[in-house]
Amino acid sequence: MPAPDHVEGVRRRNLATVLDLVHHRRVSSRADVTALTGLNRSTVAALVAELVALGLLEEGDPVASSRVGRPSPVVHPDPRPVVIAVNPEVDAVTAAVVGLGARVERRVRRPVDAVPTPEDAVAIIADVVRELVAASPRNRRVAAIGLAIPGLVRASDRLVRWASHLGWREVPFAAMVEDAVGLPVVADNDASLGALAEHLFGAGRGVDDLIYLNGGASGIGGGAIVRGSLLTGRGGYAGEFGQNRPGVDDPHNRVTSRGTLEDEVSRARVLDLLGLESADEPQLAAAIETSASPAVRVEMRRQQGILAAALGNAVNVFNPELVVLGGYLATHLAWDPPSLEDAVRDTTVPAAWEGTSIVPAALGEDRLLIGAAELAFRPLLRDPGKWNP
Amino acid sequence: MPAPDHVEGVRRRNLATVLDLVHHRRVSSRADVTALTGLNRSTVAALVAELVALGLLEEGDPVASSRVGRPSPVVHPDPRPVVIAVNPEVDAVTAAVVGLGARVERRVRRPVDAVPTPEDAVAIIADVVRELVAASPRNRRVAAIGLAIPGLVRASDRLVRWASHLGWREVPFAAMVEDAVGLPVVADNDASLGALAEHLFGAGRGVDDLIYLNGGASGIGGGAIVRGSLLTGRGGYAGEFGQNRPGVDDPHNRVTSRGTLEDEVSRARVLDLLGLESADEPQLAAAIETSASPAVRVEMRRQQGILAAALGNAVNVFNPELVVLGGYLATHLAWDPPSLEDAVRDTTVPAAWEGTSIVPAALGEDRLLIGAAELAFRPLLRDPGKWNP
DNA sequence: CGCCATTTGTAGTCAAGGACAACAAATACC
DNA sequence: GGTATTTGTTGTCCTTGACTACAAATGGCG
Repeated sequence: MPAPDHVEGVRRRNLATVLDLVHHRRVSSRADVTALTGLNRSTVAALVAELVALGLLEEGDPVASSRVGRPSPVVHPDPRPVVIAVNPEVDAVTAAVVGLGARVERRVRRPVDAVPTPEDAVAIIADVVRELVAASPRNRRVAAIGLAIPGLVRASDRLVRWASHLGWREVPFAAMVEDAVGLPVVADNDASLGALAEHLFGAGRGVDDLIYLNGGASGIGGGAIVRGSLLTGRGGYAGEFGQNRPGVDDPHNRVTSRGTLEDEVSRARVLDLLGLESADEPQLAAAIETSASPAVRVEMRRQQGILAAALGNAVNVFNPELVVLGGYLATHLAWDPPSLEDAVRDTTVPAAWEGTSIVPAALGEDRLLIGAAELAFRPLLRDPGKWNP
Repeated sequence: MPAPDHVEGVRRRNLATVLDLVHHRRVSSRADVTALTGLNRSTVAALVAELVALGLLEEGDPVASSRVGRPSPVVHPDPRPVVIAVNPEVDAVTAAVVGLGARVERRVRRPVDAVPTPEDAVAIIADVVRELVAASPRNRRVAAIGLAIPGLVRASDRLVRWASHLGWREVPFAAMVEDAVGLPVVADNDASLGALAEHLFGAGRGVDDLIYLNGGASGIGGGAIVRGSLLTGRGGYAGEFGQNRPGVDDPHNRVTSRGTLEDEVSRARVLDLLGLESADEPQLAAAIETSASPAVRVEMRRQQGILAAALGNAVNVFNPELVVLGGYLATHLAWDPPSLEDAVRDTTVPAAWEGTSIVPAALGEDRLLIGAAELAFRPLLRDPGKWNP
């Protein structure tokens, strides 16, 4: 536990800091790096030079900045290091080549007829990876593969413990993909990766304490960012807000026997009331908006109360700066923002709530892929010196 | 936000690491420090020598260890640097001189007739501090004063936002004490400091992910340790588990209108059923144990279900290694441990629950003082080189 | 009792890495 | 065109931990 600290560690951390600035904060000039790190000009020059030599950054000619003084070279990520992010789901496997700076370079979606078995999914992924690599410029170097799994993933060995929607249980899926593809594979829960992505590149940029809840087809998942890093917990299973049982004001408002958040705040029930078979989020939002049915409004109001109670519990415990809602929960927020905020305020300690806002997620459908890419890039970002092109 | 890293920072961190080992883990020989840090022998020798010169550690003659090889000098905290920890409460102000290694050196309790105003409390504290300093050995150097406040404390400026039990609102209490005493003063919520103390010196030693809930006279407070450090949240108000509204299986089991954990799981209600005016925890536990009243058992069972729901929500979200219960909640745990565990298991994701245990707090009544002392020592522990004797 | 293996302390040297100072380069402003 | 300002570049210095060699202190064993 005590971090032994050697002189070389300073270089490693400083390289990581500089790469991080360019990758996450899209800092663009070397002078900005100097100002933001507080390091000496000459040191930054050496660090950037090393990262350029490693093939992780590129320096370009200064761009006219209309400021006094010698212009500083532009710094941006080298396009060559990439990862492949993959999200296996019940209806399709989606994958993308992602570069530094969350640049989604190439994206493919392979629909499947039936819910894939692990073996099916491995085969599809192996194929998709081959295709993506073949279609990418020759100079791309795939560092790793990142999997966003709709289920619980053990942090220690990336074992998929239980992915209810896919019906997978205790599947060493990451290891299977690794064997099939021959590249390092990392994996984590999809919602946790969504939280990470929103924190780094989305609605939560620059916010170091936030909670994220996403309403998807497979229920409600989430994640928390604490002091700028993802809350993992002991086994890596943290963030299961959807399985929580929030208090319900009026017993009649609880309509399921278990009373978990994801059972009560159910997208399917609203779709049902609207008489829709299926819809994507914009369609659903529009349908709710235009519907004249009182039953829909009553149901939305009921769900809102339960969602608010769950969010209130989370706010009391985390005192976050931001609550980010994605998918169906973003639709819920958009339906009546002030009312949801008021309902949350009613269930929180005033001090803990003050200064907290609730916002919709910003990254759309690339969110999970960006999160998975971040995970795959992590070893490189932590220790850029180890990168071998 | 990016941590600029200079060469001198290495020394600072290594000094902190060594001091931390002796302070928190009570490491006793220089050779152990070498082994645990992974640093070089000669480096550790230099670090320890510097800490000795600073008056923070003492080296003693080697003690017979019955092991082959040259014996290594014993290392222990220097008794001179101390802090004064203070816990103002409704019925008394408790304070203690605490040295490194959580050594409670001298402890005083000043009962008060009425709930103290901030001004009352400041006067008492000023007096108690004078007394403690006068009664301490001349060589003691008081680094700071740490306050454990039964209420919400803003992290940025230590303002007491709301201490319901004391009736204080928006009181700059830490600043008032600082003015009166002339020493640096730090402050935080009492339950958060309890969590910190249990993590470092109590039931949660060596556990980096835990949650702590305490049932006290003023309700239920708590805190979470995430990756080895206290979860503070944006403003410092995190950990308000007591204000959460857990789901209740059977509506009849909810007996209050708000339905918050601390209203439902109420010590007062059980005291009432037992026909007791007041009792300390051991007395209460004994009374519950020996009571033949079915009403008591029913009420305990009811409360247990609600406590379990709240703990289940927390376990789903934090996936902690340990749940530590203090005060009245420890009494609840002791009443029927397997039943409480079963009830929590029923409300959690199996993977998140697995490997989690629920244990009673270990530190008794010194807990808050040890936590407050830790807070007061923190600047010294973070940067021992700055210490000026 | 003496020798050896083992462990640890001690002293001196070395290498890594960031700070700093001095100078050069490139821009805006007047 | 001259000046102030900002930044890149180069060389030197300081801090710090690693490493090596040797000394010291212990237990084990013949």
